[in-house]
Amino acid sequence: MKFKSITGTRDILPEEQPYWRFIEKKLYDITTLYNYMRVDPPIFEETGLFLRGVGETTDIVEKEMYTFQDKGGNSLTLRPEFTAGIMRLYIENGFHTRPKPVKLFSVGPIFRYERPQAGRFRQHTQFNVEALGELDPLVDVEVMSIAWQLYKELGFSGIEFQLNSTGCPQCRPAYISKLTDYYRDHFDEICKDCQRRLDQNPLRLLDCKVETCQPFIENAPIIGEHLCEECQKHFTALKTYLDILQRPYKINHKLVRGLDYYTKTVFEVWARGIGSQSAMCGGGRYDGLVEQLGGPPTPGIGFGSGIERIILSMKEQNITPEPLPAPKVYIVHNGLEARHLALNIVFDLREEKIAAILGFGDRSFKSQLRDANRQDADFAVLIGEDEVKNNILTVKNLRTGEQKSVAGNELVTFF
RNA sequence: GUGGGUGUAGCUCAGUUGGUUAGAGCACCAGAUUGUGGCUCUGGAGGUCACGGGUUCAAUUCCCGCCACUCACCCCA
Repeated sequence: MKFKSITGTRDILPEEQPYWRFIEKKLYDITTLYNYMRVDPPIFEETGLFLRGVGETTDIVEKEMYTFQDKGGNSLTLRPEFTAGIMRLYIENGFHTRPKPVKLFSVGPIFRYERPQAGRFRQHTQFNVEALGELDPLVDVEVMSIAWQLYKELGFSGIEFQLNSTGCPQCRPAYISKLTDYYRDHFDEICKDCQRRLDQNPLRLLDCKVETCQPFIENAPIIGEHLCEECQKHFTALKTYLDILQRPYKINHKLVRGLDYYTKTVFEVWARGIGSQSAMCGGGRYDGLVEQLGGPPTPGIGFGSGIERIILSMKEQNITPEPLPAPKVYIVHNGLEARHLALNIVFDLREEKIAAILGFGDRSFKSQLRDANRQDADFAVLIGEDEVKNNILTVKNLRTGEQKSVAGNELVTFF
């Protein structure tokens, strides 16, 4: 029987690891700079948490969750996003007693049962940031700036936010009824998907890609013109702060997000090279979510960024991460006594924190040296009969071809 | 869930207008005066031509099914 990786999952091979290390290092550095604390909720939670947190009518809940029953008969779900789990963590651990805002980040796998395609997988990895307990739009800018600085330091140019406000429970219902009234007048002219959206997810009407629907989108009522005073004020302040910091953004009236919990600010960062997907990062404010999950009223804002999409986009823009360090020394040996000596040497070097590889098997000098070259070692230490007899080692610089004799007890200090 | 494309060596791909030993490049292993890599040359190993069925004297090639991969829609990081 031959086993294969599951549809929509992939192996991260050594060749791709430099990207991961590079990105991980950057996001640890940046979250430290901004004073965000790492939390790691479990990968699975009670199914009900996501039903309530993400929204029962969202696509994620309706058709994309990896839900299963454990042996105790509980319905569990592999997390399809981070936020709900973080909210649970916040409530369960009494984080509302900590100084506000509570600033958190997480990194880890996310699972959604979708048809895989370019830039989309059933298991992907997200970098997730949340700031809880503060309504001030200054927090919105700070959270957005984490994404901004990350992408900048990774080497991206031309980063720009797509920005919108989707209102709040005060003003959104009125807007939605305006929008649906407008669309009902054109019901026979819009595409099938839009006819369905009209009932199930009206905001998404604005996101339709079908050619014939575009004119209706252009003429649809704009949410920005229907915000309540508080949302309007928040949005204006946010834009001012973004201007001050010179973070490029584009107001996108059509930007809506698929999860139910968003209020006020929503934003995305778009990238090329990720197939027909556009967002490398998506997030927004969710001021009612903690309360909805049984916690105290707590505003919050956050985003998720897909690491796989970042990597795809880096490749598309020819951004190369710094390479992982190559091994320094390769120990080539021939003969039983040489083998015993080599064994000691390789571990001595490693104890001194010098990266060393030992040739294995009964292979010729030639074969071992070829291996040393292939593994990109800087030096080869050659140990054969002569070296054993005289307790002198031959050290060859594999970059220059230069060769030197070094006394056995001086080897460690040689490097 | 829906639609298009593709499945031949570890990887990237040729190829067979149906014919019995299925090819290349890269990678791998070994050798080119016996203890010296990278370049070059020579040789070697490696494939149930995704899987199942059908047509045929004969199928990797044609037909059907199935699975997988892939791209796109829905939706999303």
